[in-house]
Amino acid sequence: MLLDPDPSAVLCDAPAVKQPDTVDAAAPDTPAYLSTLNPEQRAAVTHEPAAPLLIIAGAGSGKTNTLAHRVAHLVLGGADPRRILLLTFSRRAASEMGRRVERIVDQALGMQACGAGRAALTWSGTFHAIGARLLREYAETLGLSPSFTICDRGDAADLMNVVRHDLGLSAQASRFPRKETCLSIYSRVVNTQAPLEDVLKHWFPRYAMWTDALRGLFAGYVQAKQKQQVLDYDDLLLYWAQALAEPALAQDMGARFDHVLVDEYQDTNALQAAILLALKPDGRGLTVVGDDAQSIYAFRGATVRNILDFPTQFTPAADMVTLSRNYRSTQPILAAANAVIGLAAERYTKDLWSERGSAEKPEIVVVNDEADQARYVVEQILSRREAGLALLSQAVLFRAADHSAQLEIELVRRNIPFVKFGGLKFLESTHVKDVLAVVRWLENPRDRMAGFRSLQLLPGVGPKTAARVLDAVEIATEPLFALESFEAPPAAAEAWPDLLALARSLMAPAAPWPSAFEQVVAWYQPHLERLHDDAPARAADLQQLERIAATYASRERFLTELTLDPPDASSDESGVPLRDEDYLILSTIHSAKGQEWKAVYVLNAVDGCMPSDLATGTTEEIEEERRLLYVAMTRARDHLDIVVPQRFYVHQQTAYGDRHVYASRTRFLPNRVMPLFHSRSWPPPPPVADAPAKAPLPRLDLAGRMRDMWK
DNA sequence: TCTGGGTGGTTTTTT
DNA sequence: ACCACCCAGA
Repeated sequence: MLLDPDPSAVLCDAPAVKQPDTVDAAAPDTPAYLSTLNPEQRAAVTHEPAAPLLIIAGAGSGKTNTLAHRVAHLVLGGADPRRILLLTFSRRAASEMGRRVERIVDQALGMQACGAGRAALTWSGTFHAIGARLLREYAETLGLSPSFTICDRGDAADLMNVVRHDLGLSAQASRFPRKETCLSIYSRVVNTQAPLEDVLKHWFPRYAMWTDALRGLFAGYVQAKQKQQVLDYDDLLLYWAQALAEPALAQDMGARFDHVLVDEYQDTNALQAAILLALKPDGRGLTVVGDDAQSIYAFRGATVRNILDFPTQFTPAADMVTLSRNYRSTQPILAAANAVIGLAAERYTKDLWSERGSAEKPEIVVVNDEADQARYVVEQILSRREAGLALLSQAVLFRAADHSAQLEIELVRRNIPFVKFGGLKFLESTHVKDVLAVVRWLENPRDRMAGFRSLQLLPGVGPKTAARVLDAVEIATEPLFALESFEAPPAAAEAWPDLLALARSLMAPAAPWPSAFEQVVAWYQPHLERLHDDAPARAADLQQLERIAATYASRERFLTELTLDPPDASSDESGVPLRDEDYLILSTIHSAKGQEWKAVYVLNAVDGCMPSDLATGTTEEIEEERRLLYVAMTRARDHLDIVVPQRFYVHQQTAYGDRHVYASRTRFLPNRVMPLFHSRSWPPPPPVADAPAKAPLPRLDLAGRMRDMWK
């Protein structure tokens, strides 16, 4: 039997599959490494790669495990792991998959007593990461600079802002969309491959009047990026797809990979589907896995059509395998989750089933307000820990990152360590962005945004001076020379030489890494102290970043990979819990994708939070919110608590007082599904006991004492 | 040309 | 509560 050291491996807790399957009888030569799989999983794993394959994998159905086994099966059958392309949704998923494949292969080979090599997947990562890598490799052919930098969402928005400003769109009588909104519109157009008019009409109706202005803005944005040799996230897909539109290139790139496998296919967009089809037009060697019930990224342009239309894109049509047996949750949790998704307007996957019986129904807990919600969750977590459930096997999930604010306060107060996923990343904090901008600018002096930010760190340098410096750099053949011959304004004279020294050091060819990073941090230190009151805390962040930087082989890899794979937990930066410590997980539902815990708490299951007030514009949006609740519920193995606070304090206008609104249970949990839950309110009503009579307290003349203080 | 303060409009989820 | 814009003063 396989010894599985990974507690999260789905099959561990499925006693039924540990027994030899009856179907095995038909195939006595089934290799040992396939014996832990159920018949559907095995069908998916051993499916002949000649025809394309679609695996519809319900929540907790052993999807990752099945995909890993399929890759391992291919490798064991002689496929070259360097010619397998594995596209995942997140970097974390990619490395997890890589680990599992290696383990399965190693174990299988060990059993056959031939300790050959390992199955190191060289091409596994997100669409964006793989795109970046291929674009760099093909840069010459594509007319790109191989040293292009990748800008994250914040930088892209800043660049959009500059163009928006240059075009005079910021000073319009009627309000023009803000930079983030502009970028969202642009991104949606690119990722959905839809005309701007349609995107505006459907998703941003209030900005439809700006169609022409936006078109001009986007044209300027594209030009600005090209001039600076900068690609944004969308470009990584767009350039890749455009390159593949050229048959010779598609042929060349496609021929590098014998097998292409895609995870979380329900969350891919039109552009990603186009890339896939161009790489493998006949579908040979193509496998995609997904679950339409878990599609939660439509806001990013993902479309469930990709997975639905997949089979018919090929002739002959792709084969399909459905995994509907759930190994994760107890039957009552599954029944409730099925009921929730059963109310969806349309869906395609079957109900999940499980053999994990339990008498415990999921709970719906009604509490007074968010403060009580925090207290309830903490009480419950602690009592489960008392009962032997480590903090690490419990998680609190919520719709928006700030929904956990009250809970975080309570956790800190009670000294409970936690790590939060989702929400503001520390890469987005000012000081980290400052330092990274300097590193990026000195790596690619044409990166105007990075330069613009870096230069304005100097006292006495504002937008005008920064622009003049950047203009000089732009027309110069030798950027360093342009900097050295630039005459700094008197106000900046003091800080200028240090910047020059730093530039000289970092622009030198083969500047050593990571010491270059340390130099930047050292240079930044005085500016940090000048600009921020809380400099020590921020300096600690930078030290943490120094440590992270040291783990990358080169400056270029650091910049690329940090942008594509930012440290996502907010403990990564403060470095709080150590690896062997026990801590609680807080996570947005989006960031909880693909994970599971023994106990799950879902916060704010009220209309306005779920669905979010901001996502009730169209029925598609509301349906996506419903799937979000479904995803949250199906993360739970044994215990599921859904909390419904009744009152929300309005902290928007008046700073004082207790203006509040009453919320009602989310529309996704109507009365018809309530029998599947156990509902109660918390705290339980206090026993009505008469308070014992107290001795009267002495009266004090406080007012008199106050007056006496000044006598 | 840079910086700081006042005002009015917007507010999610992420590679 | 936060951000972007505008204007006044240095």
